[in-house]
Amino acid sequence: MDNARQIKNLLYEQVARIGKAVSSPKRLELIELLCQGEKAVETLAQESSISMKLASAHLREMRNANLVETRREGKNIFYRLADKGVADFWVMLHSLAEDRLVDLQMALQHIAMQPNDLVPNDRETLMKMARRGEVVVLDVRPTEEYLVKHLPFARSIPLDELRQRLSELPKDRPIVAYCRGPYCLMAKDAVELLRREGFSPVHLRDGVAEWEAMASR
Amino acid sequence: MDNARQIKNLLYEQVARIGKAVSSPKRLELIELLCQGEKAVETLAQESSISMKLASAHLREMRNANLVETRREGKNIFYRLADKGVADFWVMLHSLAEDRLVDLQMALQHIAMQPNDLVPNDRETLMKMARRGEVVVLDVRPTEEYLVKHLPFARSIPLDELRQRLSELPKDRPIVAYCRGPYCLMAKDAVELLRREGFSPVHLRDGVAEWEAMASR
DNA sequence: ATTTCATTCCAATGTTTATTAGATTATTGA
DNA sequence: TCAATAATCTAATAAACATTGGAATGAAAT
Repeated sequence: MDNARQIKNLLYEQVARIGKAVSSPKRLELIELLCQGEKAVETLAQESSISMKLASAHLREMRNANLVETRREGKNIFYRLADKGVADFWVMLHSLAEDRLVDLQMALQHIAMQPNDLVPNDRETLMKMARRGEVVVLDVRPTEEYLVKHLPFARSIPLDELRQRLSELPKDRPIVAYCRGPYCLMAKDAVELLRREGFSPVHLRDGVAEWEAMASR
Repeated sequence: MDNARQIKNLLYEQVARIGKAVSSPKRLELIELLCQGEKAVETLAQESSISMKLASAHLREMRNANLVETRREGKNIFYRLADKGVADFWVMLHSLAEDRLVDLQMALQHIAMQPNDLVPNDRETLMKMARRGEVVVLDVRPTEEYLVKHLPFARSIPLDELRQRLSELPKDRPIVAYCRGPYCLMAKDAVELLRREGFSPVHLRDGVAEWEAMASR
Protein backbone atom coordinates (compact mmCIF):
# COMPACT_ATOMS: atom_id res chain seq x y z
CA MET A 1 0.00 0.00 0.00
CA ASP A 2 1.40 3.37 -0.85
CA ASN A 3 2.37 5.83 1.78
CA ALA A 4 -0.24 8.49 1.06
CA ARG A 5 -2.93 5.88 1.44
CA GLN A 6 -1.61 4.83 4.82
CA ILE A 7 -1.60 8.39 6.07
CA LYS A 8 -5.13 8.97 4.83
CA ASN A 9 -6.37 5.78 6.44
CA LEU A 10 -4.87 6.89 9.70
CA LEU A 11 -6.52 10.29 9.54
CA TYR A 12 -9.99 9.04 8.71
CA GLU A 13 -9.71 6.32 11.33
CA GLN A 14 -9.09 8.96 13.93
CA VAL A 15 -12.15 10.96 12.94
CA ALA A 16 -14.16 7.76 12.86
CA ARG A 17 -13.34 7.28 16.55
CA ILE A 18 -15.60 10.22 17.23
CA GLY A 19 -18.18 8.83 14.83
CA LYS A 20 -18.13 5.47 16.60
CA ALA A 21 -18.57 7.17 19.93
CA VAL A 22 -21.81 8.71 18.72
CA SER A 23 -23.11 5.69 16.83
CA SER A 24 -24.96 4.15 19.76
CA PRO A 25 -28.32 5.45 20.99
CA LYS A 26 -27.41 4.95 24.63
CA ARG A 27 -24.22 6.92 24.28
CA LEU A 28 -26.16 9.75 22.69
CA GLU A 29 -28.59 9.72 25.58
CA LEU A 30 -25.65 9.90 27.98
CA ILE A 31 -24.22 12.85 26.10
CA GLU A 32 -27.51 14.68 26.34
CA LEU A 33 -27.63 14.03 30.07
CA LEU A 34 -24.07 15.28 30.45
CA CYS A 35 -25.07 18.45 28.59
CA GLN A 36 -27.07 19.26 31.74
CA GLY A 37 -23.97 19.08 33.94
CA GLU A 38 -21.67 16.52 35.49
CA LYS A 39 -23.25 13.38 36.90
CA ALA A 40 -22.24 10.20 38.70
CA VAL A 41 -22.33 6.90 36.85
CA GLU A 42 -25.26 5.63 38.86
CA THR A 43 -27.33 8.71 38.06
CA LEU A 44 -26.51 8.37 34.38
CA ALA A 45 -27.44 4.69 34.45
CA GLN A 46 -30.77 5.36 36.13
CA GLU A 47 -31.72 8.26 33.90
CA SER A 48 -30.95 6.28 30.77
CA SER A 49 -32.52 3.05 32.05
CA ILE A 50 -29.46 0.86 31.74
CA SER A 51 -27.32 -1.09 34.18
CA MET A 52 -24.39 0.61 35.83
CA LYS A 53 -22.05 -1.84 34.16
CA LEU A 54 -23.31 -1.00 30.75
CA ALA A 55 -23.24 2.71 31.49
CA SER A 56 -19.67 2.33 32.65
CA ALA A 57 -18.73 0.55 29.45
CA HIS A 58 -20.34 3.19 27.26
CA LEU A 59 -18.70 5.96 29.25
CA ARG A 60 -15.36 4.31 28.84
CA GLU A 61 -15.85 4.33 25.07
CA MET A 62 -16.52 8.02 25.19
CA ARG A 63 -13.58 8.67 27.42
CA ASN A 64 -11.35 6.83 24.97
CA ALA A 65 -12.57 9.22 22.30
CA ASN A 66 -11.82 12.05 24.73
CA LEU A 67 -15.38 13.32 24.64
CA VAL A 68 -15.82 13.08 28.40
CA GLU A 69 -13.66 13.48 31.48
CA THR A 70 -13.96 12.15 35.01
CA ARG A 71 -13.50 13.36 38.53
CA ARG A 72 -13.61 11.29 41.68
CA GLU A 73 -15.42 12.54 44.75
CA GLY A 74 -15.49 10.00 47.54
CA LYS A 75 -17.13 6.85 46.33
CA ASN A 76 -18.56 8.47 43.23
CA ILE A 77 -16.98 9.13 39.89
CA PHE A 78 -18.46 12.11 38.12
CA TYR A 79 -18.47 12.36 34.36
CA ARG A 80 -18.62 15.59 32.44
CA LEU A 81 -18.27 16.64 28.82
CA ALA A 82 -14.64 17.32 27.99
CA ASP A 83 -15.51 20.53 26.20
CA LYS A 84 -18.40 22.76 25.23
CA GLY A 85 -17.71 21.73 21.64
CA VAL A 86 -19.08 18.30 22.44
CA ALA A 87 -22.44 19.80 23.44
CA ASP A 88 -22.46 21.88 20.27
CA PHE A 89 -21.68 18.78 18.26
CA TRP A 90 -24.56 16.91 19.89
CA VAL A 91 -26.90 19.73 18.93
CA MET A 92 -25.65 19.72 15.36
CA LEU A 93 -25.91 15.93 15.15
CA HIS A 94 -29.49 15.76 16.30
CA SER A 95 -30.42 18.75 14.18
CA LEU A 96 -29.01 17.03 11.12
CA ALA A 97 -30.89 13.87 12.04
CA GLU A 98 -34.10 15.87 12.34
CA ASP A 99 -33.48 17.39 8.93
CA ARG A 100 -32.66 14.14 7.19
CA LEU A 101 -34.78 11.42 8.79
CA VAL A 102 -38.48 11.45 8.14
CA ASP A 103 -39.06 8.80 10.83
CA LEU A 104 -37.55 11.09 13.40
CA GLN A 105 -39.62 14.04 12.25
CA MET A 106 -42.78 12.02 12.67
CA ALA A 107 -41.81 10.74 16.09
CA LEU A 108 -41.10 14.28 17.22
CA GLN A 109 -44.42 15.62 15.97
CA HIS A 110 -46.01 13.12 18.28
CA ILE A 111 -44.30 14.77 21.26
CA ALA A 112 -45.05 18.41 20.65
CA MET A 113 -48.11 18.57 18.52
CA GLN A 114 -49.78 21.69 19.83
CA PRO A 115 -49.38 24.80 17.74
CA ASN A 116 -46.79 26.91 19.49
CA ASP A 117 -48.07 30.04 17.84
CA LEU A 118 -48.86 31.84 21.05
CA VAL A 119 -45.18 32.40 21.74
CA PRO A 120 -42.68 33.22 19.03
CA ASN A 121 -39.94 30.71 18.47
CA ASP A 122 -37.18 33.16 17.89
CA ARG A 123 -34.92 33.74 20.81
CA GLU A 124 -34.66 37.51 20.99
CA THR A 125 -38.39 38.03 21.05
CA LEU A 126 -38.90 35.33 23.65
CA MET A 127 -36.23 36.83 25.85
CA LYS A 128 -37.69 40.29 25.44
CA MET A 129 -41.08 38.99 26.55
CA ALA A 130 -39.52 37.12 29.46
CA ARG A 131 -37.65 40.22 30.55
CA ARG A 132 -40.86 42.24 30.56
CA GLY A 133 -42.68 39.48 32.40
CA GLU A 134 -45.11 38.90 29.54
CA VAL A 135 -44.33 35.19 29.69
CA VAL A 136 -42.96 32.89 32.39
CA VAL A 137 -40.06 30.69 31.32
CA LEU A 138 -40.24 27.49 33.34
CA ASP A 139 -37.38 25.01 33.82
CA VAL A 140 -38.87 21.65 34.85
CA ARG A 141 -35.59 19.73 35.18
CA PRO A 142 -34.24 18.62 38.57
CA THR A 143 -32.99 21.53 40.64
CA GLU A 144 -29.31 20.53 40.38
CA GLU A 145 -29.44 20.84 36.62
CA TYR A 146 -31.13 24.22 36.86
CA LEU A 147 -28.39 25.39 39.20
CA VAL A 148 -25.64 24.37 36.78
CA LYS A 149 -27.12 26.42 33.97
CA HIS A 150 -30.52 27.65 32.85
CA LEU A 151 -32.12 29.92 30.31
CA PRO A 152 -32.18 33.62 31.11
CA PHE A 153 -35.12 34.62 33.35
CA ALA A 154 -36.11 30.98 33.83
CA ARG A 155 -37.83 29.90 37.03
CA SER A 156 -37.23 26.40 38.41
CA ILE A 157 -40.01 24.01 39.33
CA PRO A 158 -38.94 20.37 38.88
CA LEU A 159 -41.58 18.22 37.23
CA ASP A 160 -42.10 16.14 40.42
CA GLU A 161 -43.04 19.21 42.40
CA LEU A 162 -45.09 20.95 39.77
CA ARG A 163 -48.47 19.64 40.93
CA GLN A 164 -47.95 20.97 44.45
CA ARG A 165 -46.56 24.31 43.37
CA LEU A 166 -49.09 25.35 40.76
CA SER A 167 -50.02 28.39 42.85
CA GLU A 168 -46.62 29.91 42.06
CA LEU A 169 -47.60 30.25 38.42
CA PRO A 170 -49.85 32.83 36.76
CA LYS A 171 -52.93 31.89 34.74
CA ASP A 172 -53.06 35.13 32.80
CA ARG A 173 -49.77 34.73 30.97
CA PRO A 174 -48.24 32.02 28.81
CA ILE A 175 -45.87 29.62 30.54
CA VAL A 176 -43.00 28.49 28.35
CA ALA A 177 -41.80 25.12 29.67
CA TYR A 178 -38.52 23.53 28.70
CA CYS A 179 -36.39 20.62 29.88
CA ARG A 180 -33.23 18.86 28.70
CA GLY A 181 -33.92 19.13 25.01
CA PRO A 182 -36.13 17.84 22.24
CA TYR A 183 -35.84 14.19 23.29
CA CYS A 184 -36.67 14.76 26.92
CA LEU A 185 -40.30 14.28 27.79
CA MET A 186 -40.46 16.30 30.99
CA ALA A 187 -41.56 19.54 29.36
CA LYS A 188 -44.20 17.62 27.44
CA ASP A 189 -45.61 16.19 30.68
CA ALA A 190 -45.46 19.59 32.33
CA VAL A 191 -47.36 21.19 29.47
CA GLU A 192 -50.04 18.53 29.63
CA LEU A 193 -50.45 18.97 33.38
CA LEU A 194 -50.57 22.73 33.14
CA ARG A 195 -53.11 22.63 30.34
CA ARG A 196 -55.40 20.38 32.38
CA GLU A 197 -55.13 22.82 35.26
CA GLY A 198 -56.19 25.82 33.21
CA PHE A 199 -52.85 27.45 32.49
CA SER A 200 -51.62 28.52 29.05
CA PRO A 201 -48.50 26.46 28.61
CA VAL A 202 -46.22 26.33 25.59
CA HIS A 203 -43.64 23.63 24.91
CA LEU A 204 -40.17 24.93 24.09
CA ARG A 205 -38.26 22.14 22.37
CA ASP A 206 -34.81 23.51 23.08
CA GLY A 207 -32.79 22.85 26.19
CA VAL A 208 -29.76 24.67 27.50
CA ALA A 209 -27.38 22.99 25.04
CA GLU A 210 -29.49 23.95 22.03
CA TRP A 211 -29.85 27.48 23.32
CA GLU A 212 -26.13 27.93 23.82
CA ALA A 213 -25.18 26.29 20.54
CA MET A 214 -27.44 28.75 18.77
CA ALA A 215 -25.97 31.66 20.71
CA SER A 216 -22.38 30.80 19.80
CA ARG A 217 -22.71 31.24 16.07
CA MET B 1 -40.98 -1.18 29.61
CA ASP B 2 -42.75 2.05 30.20
CA ASN B 3 -44.00 4.15 27.37
CA ALA B 4 -41.75 7.16 27.83
CA ARG B 5 -38.73 4.87 27.67
CA GLN B 6 -39.92 3.36 24.41
CA ILE B 7 -40.36 6.78 22.85
CA LYS B 8 -36.93 7.90 23.99
CA ASN B 9 -35.29 4.76 22.68
CA LEU B 10 -36.92 5.37 19.34
CA LEU B 11 -35.69 8.95 19.17
CA TYR B 12 -32.09 8.21 20.09
CA GLU B 13 -32.03 5.24 17.75
CA GLN B 14 -32.94 7.53 14.91
CA VAL B 15 -30.17 9.98 15.69
CA ALA B 16 -27.77 7.07 16.05
CA ARG B 17 -28.53 6.16 12.42
CA ILE B 18 -26.61 9.28 11.45
CA GLY B 19 -23.92 8.43 13.98
CA LYS B 20 -23.56 4.94 12.50
CA ALA B 21 -23.31 6.38 9.02
CA VAL B 22 -20.26 8.40 10.08
CA SER B 23 -18.63 5.74 12.23
CA SER B 24 -16.59 4.18 9.44
CA PRO B 25 -13.41 5.76 8.08
CA LYS B 26 -14.24 4.82 4.52
CA ARG B 27 -17.65 6.41 4.71
CA LEU B 28 -16.07 9.58 6.01
CA GLU B 29 -13.65 9.58 3.14
CA LEU B 30 -16.55 9.18 0.74
CA ILE B 31 -18.35 12.09 2.35
CA GLU B 32 -15.31 14.27 1.93
CA LEU B 33 -15.09 13.32 -1.72
CA LEU B 34 -18.77 14.08 -2.20
CA CYS B 35 -18.19 17.50 -0.67
CA GLN B 36 -16.28 18.27 -3.89
CA GLY B 37 -19.31 17.52 -6.04
CA GLU B 38 -21.28 14.53 -7.32
CA LYS B 39 -19.32 11.49 -8.45
CA ALA B 40 -19.93 8.05 -9.92
CA VAL B 41 -19.42 4.96 -7.79
CA GLU B 42 -16.33 3.93 -9.70
CA THR B 43 -14.69 7.30 -9.18
CA LEU B 44 -15.48 7.19 -5.49
CA ALA B 45 -14.10 3.67 -5.21
CA GLN B 46 -10.86 4.60 -6.97
CA GLU B 47 -10.29 7.78 -5.01
CA SER B 48 -10.82 6.01 -1.71
CA SER B 49 -8.87 2.89 -2.70
CA ILE B 50 -11.64 0.37 -2.17
CA SER B 51 -13.48 -2.05 -4.40
CA MET B 52 -16.57 -0.85 -6.15
CA LYS B 53 -18.63 -3.38 -4.28
CA LEU B 54 -17.52 -2.11 -0.97
CA ALA B 55 -18.04 1.48 -2.05
CA SER B 56 -21.52 0.56 -3.17
CA ALA B 57 -22.27 -1.03 0.19
CA HIS B 58 -21.03 2.00 2.12
CA LEU B 59 -22.96 4.34 -0.12
CA ARG B 60 -26.10 2.32 0.46
CA GLU B 61 -25.62 2.75 4.22
CA MET B 62 -25.40 6.46 3.76
CA ARG B 63 -28.39 6.54 1.48
CA ASN B 64 -30.38 4.68 4.11
CA ALA B 65 -29.49 7.43 6.53
CA ASN B 66 -30.57 9.93 3.87
CA LEU B 67 -27.19 11.62 3.81
CA VAL B 68 -26.69 11.07 0.07
CA GLU B 69 -28.88 10.92 -3.02
CA THR B 70 -28.41 9.29 -6.39
CA ARG B 71 -28.99 10.12 -10.00
CA ARG B 72 -28.64 7.80 -12.94
CA GLU B 73 -26.97 8.95 -16.13
CA GLY B 74 -26.54 6.24 -18.70
CA LYS B 75 -24.51 3.45 -17.21
CA ASN B 76 -23.34 5.49 -14.27
CA ILE B 77 -25.01 6.22 -10.99
CA PHE B 78 -23.92 9.51 -9.53
CA TYR B 79 -23.97 10.11 -5.81
CA ARG B 80 -24.19 13.51 -4.19
CA LEU B 81 -24.70 14.85 -0.68
CA ALA B 82 -28.38 15.16 0.08
CA ASP B 83 -27.92 18.60 1.58
CA LYS B 84 -25.36 21.27 2.32
CA GLY B 85 -25.96 20.48 5.99
CA VAL B 86 -24.14 17.19 5.49
CA ALA B 87 -21.00 18.98 4.35
CA ASP B 88 -21.25 21.35 7.31
CA PHE B 89 -21.65 18.37 9.59
CA TRP B 90 -18.56 16.73 8.15
CA VAL B 91 -16.59 19.89 8.82
CA MET B 92 -17.84 20.06 12.38
CA LEU B 93 -17.12 16.37 12.94
CA HIS B 94 -13.53 16.53 11.79
CA SER B 95 -12.99 19.79 13.63
CA LEU B 96 -14.21 18.19 16.83
CA ALA B 97 -11.95 15.23 16.20
CA GLU B 98 -9.02 17.56 15.71
CA ASP B 99 -9.83 19.31 18.96
CA ARG B 100 -10.25 16.15 21.01
CA LEU B 101 -7.80 13.58 19.65
CA VAL B 102 -4.12 14.13 20.29
CA ASP B 103 -3.20 11.34 17.87
CA LEU B 104 -4.97 13.17 15.09
CA GLN B 105 -3.29 16.47 15.94
CA MET B 106 0.08 14.82 15.71
CA ALA B 107 -0.70 13.11 12.42
CA LEU B 108 -1.82 16.42 10.96
CA GLN B 109 1.28 18.27 12.07
CA HIS B 110 3.18 15.78 10.01
CA ILE B 111 1.31 16.92 6.90
CA ALA B 112 1.61 20.68 7.16
CA MET B 113 4.60 21.40 9.26
CA GLN B 114 5.85 24.55 7.67
CA PRO B 115 5.07 27.78 9.47
CA ASN B 116 2.26 29.41 7.56
CA ASP B 117 3.13 32.81 8.90
CA LEU B 118 3.68 34.39 5.53
CA VAL B 119 0.00 34.43 4.79
CA PRO B 120 -2.60 35.17 7.44
CA ASN B 121 -5.00 32.36 8.25
CA ASP B 122 -8.06 34.49 8.62
CA ARG B 123 -10.33 34.53 5.67
CA GLU B 124 -11.08 38.20 5.18
CA THR B 125 -7.44 39.18 5.05
CA LEU B 126 -6.57 36.36 2.70
CA MET B 127 -9.40 37.31 0.37
CA LYS B 128 -8.37 40.93 0.47
CA MET B 129 -4.85 39.97 -0.53
CA ALA B 130 -6.13 37.67 -3.25
CA ARG B 131 -8.37 40.40 -4.61
CA ARG B 132 -5.45 42.79 -4.78
CA GLY B 133 -3.26 40.14 -6.38
CA GLU B 134 -0.80 40.12 -3.50
CA VAL B 135 -1.11 36.32 -3.32
CA VAL B 136 -2.18 33.66 -5.79
CA VAL B 137 -4.80 31.22 -4.53
CA LEU B 138 -4.20 27.91 -6.26
CA ASP B 139 -6.72 25.05 -6.50
CA VAL B 140 -4.83 21.81 -7.23
CA ARG B 141 -7.84 19.50 -7.37
CA PRO B 142 -9.02 17.92 -10.63
CA THR B 143 -10.62 20.44 -12.95
CA GLU B 144 -14.13 19.01 -12.56
CA GLU B 145 -14.07 19.69 -8.88
CA TYR B 146 -12.80 23.21 -9.42
CA LEU B 147 -15.65 23.81 -11.85
CA VAL B 148 -18.27 22.67 -9.34
CA LYS B 149 -17.08 25.13 -6.73
CA HIS B 150 -13.88 26.88 -5.74
CA LEU B 151 -12.58 29.56 -3.43
CA PRO B 152 -12.99 33.15 -4.58
CA PHE B 153 -10.18 34.31 -6.89
CA ALA B 154 -8.72 30.80 -7.05
CA ARG B 155 -6.88 29.65 -10.14
CA SER B 156 -7.01 26.00 -11.19
CA ILE B 157 -3.95 23.89 -11.90
CA PRO B 158 -4.55 20.20 -11.12
CA LEU B 159 -1.67 18.55 -9.30
CA ASP B 160 -0.87 16.26 -12.27
CA GLU B 161 -0.34 19.24 -14.54
CA LEU B 162 1.48 21.44 -12.08
CA ARG B 163 5.00 20.47 -13.12
CA GLN B 164 4.34 21.39 -16.73
CA ARG B 165 2.56 24.61 -15.96
CA LEU B 166 4.94 26.19 -13.47
CA SER B 167 5.48 29.12 -15.85
CA GLU B 168 1.92 30.28 -15.17
CA LEU B 169 2.82 31.07 -11.58
CA PRO B 170 4.74 34.04 -10.17
CA LYS B 171 7.86 33.67 -8.06
CA ASP B 172 7.62 37.08 -6.43
CA ARG B 173 4.35 36.46 -4.56
CA PRO B 174 3.18 33.77 -2.17
CA ILE B 175 1.12 30.96 -3.67
CA VAL B 176 -1.63 29.68 -1.38
CA ALA B 177 -2.40 26.10 -2.39
CA TYR B 178 -5.48 24.19 -1.24
CA CYS B 179 -7.21 20.95 -2.15
CA ARG B 180 -10.13 18.92 -0.81
CA GLY B 181 -9.53 19.60 2.83
CA PRO B 182 -7.18 18.85 5.69
CA TYR B 183 -7.01 15.11 4.96
CA CYS B 184 -6.23 15.46 1.30
CA LEU B 185 -2.55 15.36 0.47
CA MET B 186 -2.62 17.07 -2.90
CA ALA B 187 -1.93 20.56 -1.58
CA LYS B 188 0.91 19.16 0.51
CA ASP B 189 2.50 17.64 -2.59
CA ALA B 190 1.94 20.83 -4.55
CA VAL B 191 3.62 22.91 -1.86
CA GLU B 192 6.61 20.59 -1.78
CA LEU B 193 6.98 20.73 -5.54
CA LEU B 194 6.64 24.51 -5.65
CA ARG B 195 9.16 24.97 -2.86
CA ARG B 196 11.72 22.84 -4.68
CA GLU B 197 11.17 24.95 -7.78
CA GLY B 198 11.86 28.22 -6.01
CA PHE B 199 8.33 29.50 -5.44
CA SER B 200 6.94 30.72 -2.10
CA PRO B 201 4.08 28.34 -1.49
CA VAL B 202 1.80 28.19 1.55
CA HIS B 203 -0.42 25.27 2.47
CA LEU B 204 -4.05 26.20 3.19
CA ARG B 205 -5.61 23.37 5.14
CA ASP B 206 -9.20 24.22 4.35
CA GLY B 207 -11.10 23.04 1.32
CA VAL B 208 -14.31 24.35 -0.15
CA ALA B 209 -16.47 22.60 2.45
CA GLU B 210 -14.54 24.08 5.36
CA TRP B 211 -14.59 27.49 3.76
CA GLU B 212 -18.34 27.44 3.23
CA ALA B 213 -19.10 26.01 6.65
CA MET B 214 -17.17 28.85 8.18
CA ALA B 215 -18.95 31.37 5.99
CA SER B 216 -22.41 30.18 7.02
CA ARG B 217 -22.12 30.97 10.68
C1' DA C 1 -30.46 -9.63 -29.96
C1' DT C 2 -26.46 -9.99 -27.68
C1' DT C 3 -22.69 -8.28 -25.42
C1' DT C 4 -20.65 -5.11 -22.33
C1' DC C 5 -20.28 -2.16 -18.58
C1' DA C 6 -21.57 -0.10 -14.07
C1' DT C 7 -23.83 -1.16 -10.36
C1' DT C 8 -26.62 -3.55 -7.07
C1' DC C 9 -28.29 -7.68 -4.63
C1' DC C 10 -27.44 -11.97 -2.07
C1' DA C 11 -24.86 -15.15 0.56
C1' DA C 12 -20.75 -16.36 3.28
C1' DT C 13 -16.61 -14.95 5.82
C1' DG C 14 -14.18 -13.12 9.74
C1' DT C 15 -14.15 -9.14 12.88
C1' DT C 16 -16.27 -5.67 16.04
C1' DT C 17 -19.54 -4.38 19.18
C1' DA C 18 -23.29 -4.58 22.88
C1' DT C 19 -24.50 -6.73 26.74
C1' DT C 20 -24.32 -9.59 30.79
C1' DA C 21 -22.08 -12.02 34.68
C1' DG C 22 -18.21 -12.52 37.91
C1' DA C 23 -14.13 -10.93 40.05
C1' DT C 24 -11.48 -6.71 41.49
C1' DT C 25 -10.22 -1.96 43.04
C1' DA C 26 -10.89 2.33 45.65
C1' DT C 27 -13.24 4.73 49.20
C1' DT C 28 -15.97 5.40 53.20
C1' DG C 29 -17.93 4.36 57.67
C1' DA C 30 -18.35 1.19 61.56
C1' DT D 1 -9.59 -4.12 60.36
C1' DC D 2 -14.01 -5.31 58.19
C1' DA D 3 -18.02 -4.62 55.69
C1' DA D 4 -20.57 -1.78 52.33
C1' DT D 5 -20.74 1.02 48.28
C1' DA D 6 -19.44 2.80 43.61
C1' DA D 7 -17.36 1.74 39.82
C1' DT D 8 -14.20 -0.66 36.85
C1' DC D 9 -11.97 -4.63 34.61
C1' DT D 10 -12.10 -9.25 32.46
C1' DA D 11 -14.21 -12.79 30.11
C1' DA D 12 -17.97 -14.74 27.49
C1' DT D 13 -21.76 -14.78 24.22
C1' DA D 14 -24.80 -13.15 20.75
C1' DA D 15 -25.84 -9.64 17.52
C1' DA D 16 -24.22 -6.40 14.06
C1' DC D 17 -20.86 -5.03 10.73
C1' DA D 18 -17.12 -4.98 7.01
C1' DT D 19 -15.55 -7.29 3.36
C1' DT D 20 -15.41 -10.49 -0.50
C1' DG D 21 -17.13 -13.49 -4.40
C1' DG D 22 -20.80 -14.81 -7.47
C1' DA D 23 -25.24 -13.95 -9.61
C1' DA D 24 -28.60 -10.53 -11.21
C1' DT D 25 -30.20 -5.95 -13.12
C1' DG D 26 -30.53 -2.23 -16.28
C1' DA D 27 -28.82 0.82 -19.75
C1' DA D 28 -25.80 1.36 -23.83
C1' DA D 29 -23.11 -0.18 -27.69
C1' DT D 30 -22.46 -3.52 -31.29
